[in-house]
Amino acid sequence: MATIKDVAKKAHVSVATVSRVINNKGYVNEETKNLVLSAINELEYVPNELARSLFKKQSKIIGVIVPHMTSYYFAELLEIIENATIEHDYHLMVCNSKDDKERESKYLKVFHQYSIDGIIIISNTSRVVDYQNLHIPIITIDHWLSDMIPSVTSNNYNGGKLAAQKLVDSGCRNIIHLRGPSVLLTVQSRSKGFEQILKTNNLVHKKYDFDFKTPNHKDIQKAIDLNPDCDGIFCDSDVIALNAIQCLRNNQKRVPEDVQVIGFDDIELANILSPRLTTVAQDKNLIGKYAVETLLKLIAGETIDPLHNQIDVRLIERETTKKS
Amino acid sequence: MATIKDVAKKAHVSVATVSRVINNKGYVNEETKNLVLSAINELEYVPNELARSLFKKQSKIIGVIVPHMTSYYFAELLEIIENATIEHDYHLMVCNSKDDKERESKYLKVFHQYSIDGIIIISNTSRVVDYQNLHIPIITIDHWLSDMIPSVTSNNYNGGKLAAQKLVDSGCRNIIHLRGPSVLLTVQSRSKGFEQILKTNNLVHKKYDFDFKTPNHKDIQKAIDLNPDCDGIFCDSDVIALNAIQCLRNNQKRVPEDVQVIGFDDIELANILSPRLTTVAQDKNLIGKYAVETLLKLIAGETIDPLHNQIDVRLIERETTKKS
DNA sequence: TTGTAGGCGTTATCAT
DNA sequence: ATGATAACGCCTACAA
Repeated sequence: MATIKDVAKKAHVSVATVSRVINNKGYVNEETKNLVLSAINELEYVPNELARSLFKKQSKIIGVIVPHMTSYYFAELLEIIENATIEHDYHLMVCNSKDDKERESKYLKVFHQYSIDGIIIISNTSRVVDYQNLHIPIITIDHWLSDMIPSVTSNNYNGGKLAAQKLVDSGCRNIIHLRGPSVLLTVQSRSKGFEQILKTNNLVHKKYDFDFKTPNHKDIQKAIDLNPDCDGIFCDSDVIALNAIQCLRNNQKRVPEDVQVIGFDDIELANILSPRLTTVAQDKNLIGKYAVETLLKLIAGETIDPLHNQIDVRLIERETTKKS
Repeated sequence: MATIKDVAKKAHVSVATVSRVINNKGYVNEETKNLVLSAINELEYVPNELARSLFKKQSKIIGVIVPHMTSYYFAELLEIIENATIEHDYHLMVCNSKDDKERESKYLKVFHQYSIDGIIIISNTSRVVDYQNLHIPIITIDHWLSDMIPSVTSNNYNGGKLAAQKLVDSGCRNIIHLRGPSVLLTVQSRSKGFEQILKTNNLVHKKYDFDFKTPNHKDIQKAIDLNPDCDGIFCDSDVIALNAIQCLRNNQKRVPEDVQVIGFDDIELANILSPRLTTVAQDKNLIGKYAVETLLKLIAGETIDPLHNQIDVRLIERETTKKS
């Protein structure tokens, strides 16, 4: 718990000099520098970040608000963000909003209190005003807070198109879409892209909404039972797809022979469980890194262009669809 | 960005008085209190936590070190920890060690710099000295750093026993154990409990080590191929179990008719995918809450008893074992 | 009951 | 090239 004063005393210099050497700023003689350095070593001195932050009004902390952590998609995103953050000598304060506005407001206050330097929002609420009042750089993932607040998202529209095209190409004519919550922009985009392709192929389809992470199994079963002639299913998450496959099995339907299934996300298990899932993969790695790096630019006062970035998705064909 | 001074000025009192009302400390007249309160309201004043922390030498931040976030077990634990932390008006700095000692050391330094109040470690490395030099309260989950550092763990020994007993009771005689990394204490305990029961039943068994989270599918297949007569498998994680079931399917073995399978953890998917997994459930909720609350006691200077707490596990019988 | 003033550990501006 | 010193925003003796 040595302070800068202790170091100064030990090295027989002033605190100003010590400050200069630890920050590599201003002129300082090689000799005295070494003196200071060895004093730092002996005392195992580490600068107090709180004092620093207080003075500089920036904390080297980035706040992240996630709606939950127990879905693979968010967990992986969080991991990538943490990694990128550390690489730039920033640190992460993680907040789980549970999609609750109250909680989110509370966190914003906390961010303010700690002079958080920037915020990454992966939440779904939309307290634009609150955010703007904070005057803290923000970037959102998978969400459009306002025209002025930068965002990064998968190209969900294209994801929907890819899935539809694949289904159509491999012979499906009776298609249903097991969507995520359709209040979400991401879900809406996927839907639009999906419909777009079906429409140009003169196909209609039914759609049902579910939770991404813990879809109600019985409701999925119902949706599938209601469409006995269905030969193709597009699911807005791999977990929904995994569930759907179970339901199809219950109905003695074979995948992909009778019904083809496409998921979304490409979670780890999608490539392990049998049949291995055909899915629209989101480039979480790129999204996470981009979010952090863009936020850092924002913090540094740089301007972002484009303000709203779309990351390519790609269709990974595995065992739940036929070759087309 | 109003400061305590601004509030003082607006309320025509001194900063000391303002400080007293925001901290509910010392004598302060009702009237002046109200004056201050309304000034606070008008200015939307929020105390600067950094300044506070600097003075008090405690930051209301808890640091968590996890080996990774993308396994369901850790993700859920993290979520529970975050929740408990917030409830006590603390906040979470999350650090992903990736089981790398260098990274972990770096984080410890960071914790020091931010005057972190306490640390929760869910990591596997064992830099006991480093930790003790920090003089920051610590609790570990699933790990025994030293006799003196409190810990909380599932009763893995009992988990192993429960699994073995179930397998034996439902008729298995040719059992294998697909373990996690056997360097881990948790894995060792499970192994011991498991062996204990098998031994009293005069059964021998083979065991193989895998990664909990991303076990090598081919190696699991090999282990299973090597034991064609196997009729019971205990897996140290649900993901391993899910993999094993795929491998058994590849070999035209029926679960549970030909081979019974028991997992560990009880992840969400275990209850969704078919066949629904029989598994040893860890009480993550209790573990997470206990960790936070115990750490808070430690921070408050209370003593912990017992220093090393074991949380009960329970066997959840579902569809991958027979009725016994 | 309230106000003054010093200090928490840093940084940065001025002198020297 | 180095050293005083005044902030940063808050808290708490101590005085009044």
